[in-house]
Amino acid sequence: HSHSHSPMSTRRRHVGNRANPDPNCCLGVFGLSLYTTERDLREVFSKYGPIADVSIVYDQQSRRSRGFAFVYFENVDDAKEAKERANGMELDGRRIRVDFSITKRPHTPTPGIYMGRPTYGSSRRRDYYDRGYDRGYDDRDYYSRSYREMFMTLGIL
DNA sequence: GTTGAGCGTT
Repeated sequence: HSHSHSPMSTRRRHVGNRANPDPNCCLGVFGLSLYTTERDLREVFSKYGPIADVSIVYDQQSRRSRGFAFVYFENVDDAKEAKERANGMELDGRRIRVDFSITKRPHTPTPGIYMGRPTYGSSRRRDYYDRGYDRGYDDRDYYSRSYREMFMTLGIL
């Protein structure tokens, strides 16, 4: 058995990939009509359970919808239900695709920054970007590698 | 109200 892939050998925390997203409260909705609003989505998806939030992704310059959105349920079970039932449904003339989101949130750009070396062993440093939201995805890798560049890009450094 | 695959930095 030359290439047995043992589950124990992998360090990486399991996260869903593009093809098989893990069940999760956040649903990605794709293929939307440009005229579908967050209110519309809320109306449709609230049939399956309480919604925490809905956000359509807009193009930065044109301000138009990019045709996809994220719907946050309060319960995973409702999210599962909604994913099953709403996937492939027609909305404003378009067939929409619904899946569990693989990402959680847009990146929160600027916390109060620590200029020092990123020390991920110490749990203190994490409060800057820890507050508030559901992290969960691969935030550790994300931040550890590139946050200095990110801030430079933003002109903070 | 053009186009259509897409996982996001209001």
